[in-house]
Amino acid sequence: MPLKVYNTLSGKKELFETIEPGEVRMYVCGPTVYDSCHIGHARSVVFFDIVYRFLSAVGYDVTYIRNFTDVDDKIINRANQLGVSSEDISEKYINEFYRDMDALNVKRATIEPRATQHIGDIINIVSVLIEKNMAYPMDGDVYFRVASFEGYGKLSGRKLEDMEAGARIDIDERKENPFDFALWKTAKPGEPSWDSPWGKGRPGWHIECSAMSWQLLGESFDIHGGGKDLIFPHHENEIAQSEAAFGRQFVRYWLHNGFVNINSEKMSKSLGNTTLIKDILAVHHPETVRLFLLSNHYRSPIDFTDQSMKESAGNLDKLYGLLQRISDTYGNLPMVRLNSNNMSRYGEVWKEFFFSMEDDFNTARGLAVLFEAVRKVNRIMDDITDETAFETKYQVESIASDIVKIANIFGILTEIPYEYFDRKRSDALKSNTVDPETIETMIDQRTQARKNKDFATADRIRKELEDMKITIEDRADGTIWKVMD
RNA sequence: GGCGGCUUGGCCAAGUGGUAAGGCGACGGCCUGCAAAGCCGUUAUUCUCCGGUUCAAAUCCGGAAGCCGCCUCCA
Repeated sequence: MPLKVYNTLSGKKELFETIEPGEVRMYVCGPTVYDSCHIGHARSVVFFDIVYRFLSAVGYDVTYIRNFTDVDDKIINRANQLGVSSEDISEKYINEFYRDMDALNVKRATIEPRATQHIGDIINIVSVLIEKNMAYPMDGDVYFRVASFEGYGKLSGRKLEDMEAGARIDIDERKENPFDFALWKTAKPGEPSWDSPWGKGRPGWHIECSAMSWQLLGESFDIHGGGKDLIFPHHENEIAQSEAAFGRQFVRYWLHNGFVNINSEKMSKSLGNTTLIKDILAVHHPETVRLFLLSNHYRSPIDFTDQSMKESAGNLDKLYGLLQRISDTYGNLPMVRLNSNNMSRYGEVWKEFFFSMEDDFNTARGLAVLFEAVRKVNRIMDDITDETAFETKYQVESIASDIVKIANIFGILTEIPYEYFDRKRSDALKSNTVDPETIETMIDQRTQARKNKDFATADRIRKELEDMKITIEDRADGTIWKVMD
């Protein structure tokens, strides 16, 4: 079971070996809660959700920490603009985060701490760093002394000397080195503040993650994740703080997900193309969003476009279509229990999926395995005869069971197929002026015409329905209809 | 200026030195009264280009071109 992960620290795929056998301690940077979550947040949160699900499913005991940074310049600015307190802002956006991520079927982490709950731990670390002479107080602020940490730059591959040349940084003459960063900031009037040995103040940006991970996972742990943008300076500074304070390796494996582009453009507020999760969910099924996010390798950029979403939506239909077909044929879905440690109960499809996922969480390849399985089941069911009925049921159940296990990792196919299609149809009807009763009546008329072999009338009615953006399918047990995309 | 990444069929996209997954689209077929859905088949002798290593390269090395990201708040 050789799981390999790409480690930003080494720039290579490495064999995954945990500090404690069978246990994974994992910390992922959550949002700074000053604004609504966009599709980029969704990518990071959904990806690490899948890492969490996968590691748990293959038998690890996973402690997963995902934090909220709820004290920060951006939150304070926002609060001042709106004339409310910082807590009002952070509470509002924490609630929004949960609403979005719950909708996306993201599992809650083991612990979801907030920076403001760990002020004491932050002060402790800062004090240790000052004692070790690796940080210095200055007019109520405390700065980390970058030059005192030998490994500074090892994550992002930067050298202090190289950076100084062209870097755009505000020159603060009080700092010993322009790259020294604030561990503690003295409070300005009206800002949230806490008592500290250096006076009233609040934490700097990076220190909260060092404090929370230390407190909840220990001085050294297995996985630290986040978006690529956090590599520098955030994660570089975390390493500096934590390793300087504790004198040992902070994190074994650093995982960073790539960005989401919008129609091939970088998503940014200046371009005005920041795409919020809640806006996407108003149009797309949450599982469509997950399927879309899984369709590329997590470290590559992914392009959010109408076409890519349409494809993912079609693929989701295909998956639910199979589940419905199985359910229509056999009455119920295979009962699946995701109880790991017993690989013998997993079929070939799961094994293929596992090989894909253990290679640096290759979800795109895992998706290919899933679709191959779907096609295989459809093929089997196309070919059912009386003689093969018993045998094929066993085959279908076996493969379908793997499909559902895979879906559990991907966090999709959580609905009853009938309800999925029903809801999809009623959602589509909201933007359509046609009422269902008219459709049903027309379908009845067409069914009657077909019974009478009056195919001209039958085809005319279908044409009329198509003009109303309604498509129909004649099935063994009757005619069903859908709203066209 | 420094650092990093990417370039695979009409489009999206995997690819672990051994002879190109998967999805969408298109075309042909099976099924169907006709459709739809599903299935089958065809769609890359070739992986931006030029060299090199090797029995063997999309995969390794060197170079060129194009695109992109980070270095400033950012998932």
